[in-house]
Amino acid sequence: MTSRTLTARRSLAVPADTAALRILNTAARLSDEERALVRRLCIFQEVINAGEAFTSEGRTVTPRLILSGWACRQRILADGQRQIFGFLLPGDGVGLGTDARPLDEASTVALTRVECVDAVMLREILALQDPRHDRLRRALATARRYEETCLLNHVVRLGRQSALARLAHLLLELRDRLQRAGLCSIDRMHLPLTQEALADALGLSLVHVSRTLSQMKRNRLIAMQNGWLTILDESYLRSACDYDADYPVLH
Amino acid sequence: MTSRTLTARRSLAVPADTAALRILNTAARLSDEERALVRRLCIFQEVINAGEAFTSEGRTVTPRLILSGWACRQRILADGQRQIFGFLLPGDGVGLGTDARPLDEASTVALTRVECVDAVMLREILALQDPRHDRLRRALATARRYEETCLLNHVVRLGRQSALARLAHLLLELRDRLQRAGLCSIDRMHLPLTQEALADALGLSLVHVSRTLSQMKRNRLIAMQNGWLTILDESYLRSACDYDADYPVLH
DNA sequence: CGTGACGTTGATATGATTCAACTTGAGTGG
DNA sequence: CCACTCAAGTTGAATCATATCAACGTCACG
Repeated sequence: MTSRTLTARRSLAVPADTAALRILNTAARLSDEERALVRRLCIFQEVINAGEAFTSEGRTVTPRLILSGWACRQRILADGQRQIFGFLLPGDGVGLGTDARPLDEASTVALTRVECVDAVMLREILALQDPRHDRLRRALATARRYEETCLLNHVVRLGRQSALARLAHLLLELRDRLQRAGLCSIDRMHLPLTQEALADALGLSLVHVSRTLSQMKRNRLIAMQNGWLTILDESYLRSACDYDADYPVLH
Repeated sequence: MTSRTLTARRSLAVPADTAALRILNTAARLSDEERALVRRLCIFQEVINAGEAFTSEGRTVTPRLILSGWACRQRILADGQRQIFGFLLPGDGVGLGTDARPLDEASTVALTRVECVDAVMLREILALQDPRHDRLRRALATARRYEETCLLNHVVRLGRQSALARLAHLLLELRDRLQRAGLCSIDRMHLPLTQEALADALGLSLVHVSRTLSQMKRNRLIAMQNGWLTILDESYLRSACDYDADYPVLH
């Protein structure tokens, strides 16, 4: 039915698991043992093609760590409209956490080809409450909290910001997240989102996203060429959208 | 500094603790022992006056169960605008849950006079993992999940619905929540929200909320008189906003 | 009797949507 | 290699939904 592929390859994916490790390590400094655990998990990689859902038939999301590619959580409304709740980037986890959360149950869909790792085993190992994995558990809790923070930011964008501010705020947030995963420099990032995806996330029409992006380019706030975004005037963008990087404090 | 009052009265508040118990019991049928535990907590009641925040000086929210009155979680933006993330009704809990969540950290403010119960002890008791309190823990987890579902619904309202649909959807959701707490009939509820609060929740201007409510009254969809809302045409409202009551399944 | 919070209403402005035409680039098959 | 198609993006014109500004009404309260 699905064209999902399950490959059992040795983790030649040296760069692939880096993003996940970097994010987790940023959230709470991991021990060597914990790093090794995460690396060992990367033996079983899966590929989900663009447009495919993350859910197995059984409804609940399989726990996964994303190694490369972008996905989103979304809901399709009765009239066919789509609302995107948030994006999943390399290094992000899905369906980890002991209890099933509605956000995880919202259908998760790959926006590009996504390489990921089955994390069922990770979830089970962490559920054992072994103190040697304390930092890893803490890191995942931090990541989960940050996810909720992003959802609140999303509400603010939708409720109280103009089209330009919404875009600026989202782009800066994505840049920060990629940077934390070690996947982009300060002003340049790969942005594989269609304008339609941006529109469905930001509660705007596709056409207006196009116009607003054009305007941002015209005013030399950003530049875009074949899927790459350059942030030209970060300080202006920040002030235009009241952006405040609020990654949870390490502890 | 604060005019918060700490009263130690015997739980003559027989009706007061009912809402909390009803909600929890809906989420997972409680044992007699668990019901007694919750009732015993109601000895120490607090009052928070309209406009006051729930946070103690120490930043983190004190765990509480709301017995009566309405509150909201909100963020004030740099330009003074307010975005409300959600409402807290009688029977709802705040800051329960073992880990501090960003939603709980968002400033929680009383919209009316709120009577509540300090639940620090409850949280500590539940952290002991005593199997006799399993159902109570499950009930709180369900409540927490429902809260996240409401937040996702809120995103959909803000992102993809018209002013009328936003209002209809929110009102139906509030009605369902109050009904679950045993606090309103099918078509009539106490609604102590100002139009400004509705506007700040729904991402609309105060003026437009007023207009849209007037329109709903004119078209005999709802009626309002001094803080009481009557739902006149529920089926129309439901279809107008694609409302789907999605309270988490009991298990 | 004033004062302030809340709500209503009209006139006008504006940001965003819709519809539709057109461009560009990548992929496909003859 | 060319013609075709399709997805993604761009642009203009008309329209619509909502915001803004401002005046006014009502009620509770000191």
